[in-house]
Order: sequence, then structure tokens, then C-alpha cells
Amino acid sequence: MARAAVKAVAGEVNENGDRMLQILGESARLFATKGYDGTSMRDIAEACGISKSLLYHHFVDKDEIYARIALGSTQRLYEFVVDRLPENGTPPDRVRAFMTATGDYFQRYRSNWIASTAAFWSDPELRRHKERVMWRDRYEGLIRQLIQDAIDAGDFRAVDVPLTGRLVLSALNWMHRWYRPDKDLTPGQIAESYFDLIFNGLKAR
Amino acid sequence: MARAAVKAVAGEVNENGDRMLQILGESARLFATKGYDGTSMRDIAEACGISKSLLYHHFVDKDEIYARIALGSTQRLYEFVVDRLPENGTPPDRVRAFMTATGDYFQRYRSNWIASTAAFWSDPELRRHKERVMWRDRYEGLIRQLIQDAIDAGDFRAVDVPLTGRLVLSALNWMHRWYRPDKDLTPGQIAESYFDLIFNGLKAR
DNA sequence: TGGCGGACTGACCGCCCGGTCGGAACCGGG
DNA sequence: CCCGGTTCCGACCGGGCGGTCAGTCCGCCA
Repeated sequence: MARAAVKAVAGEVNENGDRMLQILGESARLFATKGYDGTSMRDIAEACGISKSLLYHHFVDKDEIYARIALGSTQRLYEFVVDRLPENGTPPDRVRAFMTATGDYFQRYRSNWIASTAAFWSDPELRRHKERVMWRDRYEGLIRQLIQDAIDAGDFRAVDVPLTGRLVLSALNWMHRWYRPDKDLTPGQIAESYFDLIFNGLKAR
Repeated sequence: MARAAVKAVAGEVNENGDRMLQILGESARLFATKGYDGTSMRDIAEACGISKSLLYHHFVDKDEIYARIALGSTQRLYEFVVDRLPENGTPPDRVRAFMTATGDYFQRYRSNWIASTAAFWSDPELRRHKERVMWRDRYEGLIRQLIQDAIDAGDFRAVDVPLTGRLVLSALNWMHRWYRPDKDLTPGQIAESYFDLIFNGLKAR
């Protein structure tokens, strides 16, 4: 039944074993390149080599497919980043790790990231995706905490924490609009460079 | 004739005098809130209180409406920013002015900005909008030049210019995803704070 | 061996999409 | 007073959309 979809996760590459994984993977690819509205259920079915009806056997509607991709991607991002924070690093090291881990995540799960980041939300839909929003808030709360820790430790000056968090997130979130995989720098390296710029500043000394 | 549309510009608020201005204004509002695909020609006609056919009297198709908004907004952004660069300011002052002017522009022409920023491009459409892309490139070229000037003057350390430009643009471009007008800070002030963060850095001294 | 449940299909539904068309209403100039 | 042009409308079109449904196939377990 479609309810079993709950345990599935959309991998960036899928191995045809599990239909649902395949559907989520192809959908993420299509959503990322053509947008939610620009991707039809027929497109998804065709990309998977199955009938449109079968989509509705595994998911109740188009939005459930999208919601699974977005929720899965956001939750996994949070866990991915937390796993990569050095336990015993200095506070600035941990901020840097947050940024590079996010870059690495973007590189690894590109389609899912773009699909869940690109769409935007009218209020009713927002309510339907509140679990996803919760993970997003947790992720943003984490970077704010790391910045606050760095200030408390005396490593950062006393900047505006929410605003600084948004600066960091903006740099990371905007990457998908211009990054092309054939660049010489990986997203993780770009994130690290961003950290250097923001940490040390532009001012010559 | 529809060709006369060439001279029109979409204002953020419209004063019913010119039908085309009204159409462009309402369309920008709708595109900004519901997206391009999510906005139908019927929606636009209804918002303007006119028949759908009349839309096609003034514009050849839906894409022309969008293209006019996007081109107008992008070109005006470039001119708006250039006008506000202090002739005799120091190089860092000019970078700061670039950022605050962009924030002010965002505040003033919010719907047009969001509409032309939010949509994303498959390759064929990109070609149709090349004039718009030209202005966008000019705008990005400008911030890079300002950064280079600041480095040459010895005010900035020798950072990676394209990457630094993208950091600045990312901060500015991502604002529309979280900024709500009832905040205490104006977009211009936020942009100025971003400049302070990036210029002075986070590191405590 | 029989039957039951999950995987799967193709034909079909009503709706709304972007776009067209023929003509009405209006208005200034001869 | 009529003319030509501009502004505007309602009815209509083919097609693609998300979603439904009746039914087939097939492997597994009793």
C-alpha cells in the first residue's frame, strides 16, 4: 500500500530494486530541472518506464511525491551536518564544518536539494509540510547556536546572530542557482572559501 | 498594437491610466506569489477586471508579459544601482552603496524583483531572454569591478573576486525568501549590515 | 490446486490551460 | 453622418493536466 512509502527515502541514484525509490529519484530529477508545476505525472511515469496509474498505487497524489522528497532531503541534511560537526573542534571550526558539510550534502544529493529548495510556498501548502519546516528550523537553529557559541567563546565579535546565520545560509542556498558540476572547486570547497571570506572579512590589514 | 508594449514599464503600483502598466503590475504580483506556471491568463485578466482576450490584444502571449517584467526589472536594477554609486567615495564605500542600493531596489519593486528572480530557466527560454541576461551580467560585472577596485586600492585583501561577488549577490538575492516587510529593518539596512559583516569579518580582534 | 493480495496497465473523466475569432462599442476627424 | 481604428468582450478550440477505475497478471501460501 501507499502507506509503506513512509519508510522509503529518495536516493540521488536509484537501483530499480524498489519502485518507490526509483519514482522518488526520477521525480526529484524532474522537479529540479523543470519545477513542480512544469513536471507532469505523465513525465514522471515515462521517466520511470511505468504507467501513470502505478504512480497512484504507490503515492496518493503528486504532492505526496514532492512532500516525501522535500521532507526526506531536509531531514537528511540536518542529520548529515550534525554528524560532521567535530566534537572537540573550536567554535569557529564547527561553523566551518557546518558550511562545508552543507556544501558536501548539496553535491551528494543535488536533485533532491534543488527540488526541495526551488519550490515556494503559499500558506496552505506550508501547513501541509510542517514536519519539513520543523527540520528546516532545526537546521537554522543549529547554525545560530554555533555562531552564538563562537561569540560566547570570544572567537567571534558580538555580531547579530540571526542576521549572521542568514548570511551563511544565503551563501549556501543560492549556490544551486549558479554552480555547475564541471567547476574546478567542489561545493564543499566553495563553502570553505565562503567561511574564510566571512570569518576573516574583506578588509585589508 | 501589441508592439507599442515595448515602451511600457511595469510599476509596482499602477494607476489604471495605462492598461499595459496595470497588466504588468498585476502579473508581477501574481507571478511573485504563485509562480509563472501557477498563474493563468484567466487569473491575470480577473485581477485586472478585464477579459482574457484583451490580454492578447496588448501582448502576444503569456511569455511576453513575463519577459517584459523580467527585462524591465533587471535593466532598471542596473540603472538604479549605478545612479547610487558615490562618485567620490572610497572603493569600500562604493561596494557598500551597491549593496544598500540593491536592498532599496528590492524594497521598492518587490513583486517585479521576486517574479523575475524566482523563475528558473531551461535552455531554450534562456535564449529568448538574452537581453535580460545581458543586464544581469552587467550587474554582476559591476560588483566584481567594484571589488577589484577595492583590492587594487589596498582596501580589500586579495580575495577571489568572482567568488566574493557571488557571496555578496547570494546574500542579496536570497533576501526575498525570508524577508517580511513588517520587520524593523529595511532591506537597505539589512544589506548594510551584511556589508559590515563581510567587510569586517566575524573574527574577534 | 486454488485463491488472495500486491504490482501493474490502458482507457477514460472532467477540468482548466494558453490561445483564437468574429464582432460590438466607442471615439475623433472629414 | 459615416468612417477607420482602437479597445474590448463572449464563445469557443484542442490539448494536456491530475486523478480514477475495472480489470489482468503473477508469486506465494494454505
